[in-house]
Amino acid sequence: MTGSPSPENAPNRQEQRSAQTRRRVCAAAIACLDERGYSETSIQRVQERAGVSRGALMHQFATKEDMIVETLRRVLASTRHGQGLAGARRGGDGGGASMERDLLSLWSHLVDRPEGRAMVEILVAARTDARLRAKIEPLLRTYEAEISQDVLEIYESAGGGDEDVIQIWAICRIFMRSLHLQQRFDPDPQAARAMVRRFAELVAPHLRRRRPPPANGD
Amino acid sequence: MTGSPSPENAPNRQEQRSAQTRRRVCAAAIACLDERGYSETSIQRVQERAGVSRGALMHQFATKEDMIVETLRRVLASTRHGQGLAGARRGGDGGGASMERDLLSLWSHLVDRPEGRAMVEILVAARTDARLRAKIEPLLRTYEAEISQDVLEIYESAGGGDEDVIQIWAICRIFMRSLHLQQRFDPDPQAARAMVRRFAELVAPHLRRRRPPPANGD
DNA sequence: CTTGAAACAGACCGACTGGTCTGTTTATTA
DNA sequence: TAATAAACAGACCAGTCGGTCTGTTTCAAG
Repeated sequence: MTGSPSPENAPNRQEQRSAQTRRRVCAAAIACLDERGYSETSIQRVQERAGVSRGALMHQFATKEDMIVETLRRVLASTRHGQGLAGARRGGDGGGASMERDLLSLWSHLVDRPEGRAMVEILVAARTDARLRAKIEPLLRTYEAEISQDVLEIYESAGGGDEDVIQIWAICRIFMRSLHLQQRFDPDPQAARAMVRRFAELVAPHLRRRRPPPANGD
Repeated sequence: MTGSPSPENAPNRQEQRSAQTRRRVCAAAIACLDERGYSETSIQRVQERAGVSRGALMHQFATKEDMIVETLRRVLASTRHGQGLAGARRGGDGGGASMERDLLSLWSHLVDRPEGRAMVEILVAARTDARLRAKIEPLLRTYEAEISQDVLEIYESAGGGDEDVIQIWAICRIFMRSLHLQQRFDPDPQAARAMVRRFAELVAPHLRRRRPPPANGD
């Protein structure tokens, strides 16, 4: 009908198709990693779940490794920009209880999610797969550097310097990562949250906010 | 020569052969899980590494699952009876520094070992494999109950009751488990130990020994 | 339109998987 | 000793894996 194509559509229809395929594939990969684990996340299963042909998938990702790496890249990006520390920023009172909220928020909005579980699957696979590890290492370095910067804007150490804040935060991440496993084997579904809460109590005295968080009704 | 067979050998040669085959297979499985990961721990690789024929392996373990379950059973048993908390018991001064030694000993003698890494591989696999999970769940329950009992003999909570001791110890185990991954991606090989040390400082104030440990030169 | 490349579709391949099955050897027992 | 079963050996199987390859469709540019 209208003879004028929208200025955005004209020059990049192919790019958009590629982008959508890649998006679908990575989303399917995340779900598959979460539900089936790394080794059961086969190319075939992912392409079926993504509603994409094998040819399309293999055109976008030459190897399974490439697919996994891009998936991890998206997980890390969403982890940072999504609810990230922004969720934690809306803490309560600036004291110890705030720290507890931050960690609980981190747990339920980031770690205890398909993306968080997918990430652990990739990390575990990379432990024994040197090729994959080499490919994801730079991603992880960048990610950790960014996270450290974010954390340093919010917290300071009660005793040591900035390095101590980073180390303590690393301890928090490491702890929460493997809480998934415990959760799967624990009959009490609330046990994980309780564990996070107790853990927060151990850590809270060693970190404090640089400035009190903005007022907040929740 | 001697016409009298030793009283032990006569009645159970077959049992001994079986036992040796199972021992070899599980040892090979641990090494393979550690070095290759769960999905690359194929029956073929394990039997080659164990120096055992496929027929022998499949005769002792009807399925790969059975092999893995028995391997985990042995890992848990060695974890408990081996250096277990006995190593931790030989701590120093009964104060905070003792706790640090206990955790460092646990890390280097138990967790940061082929057996410890193999255990994590099995747990991760079981997260997304309901059949495997169902088979190892009772093992883990028993194991955790035993560990809890051991820990309660040594430590008491600074504030709460026995349940708090158990929960804190669970937090310690969960943390150390996924320290493997961090270690693989960290350029500094000493970073893991440093992290354990810092972690111990966070936890130490919340646990104290019931009785001072025996005197000890190391 | 024509042309060339990007995006996609799906048949196909050798390698390897967990598991089965048919023998053969070794140990136990009557 | 003969007989029975346990332990072992290894060929074999259907199914799946990651990856390749040959077409076909869709798009961008002349």
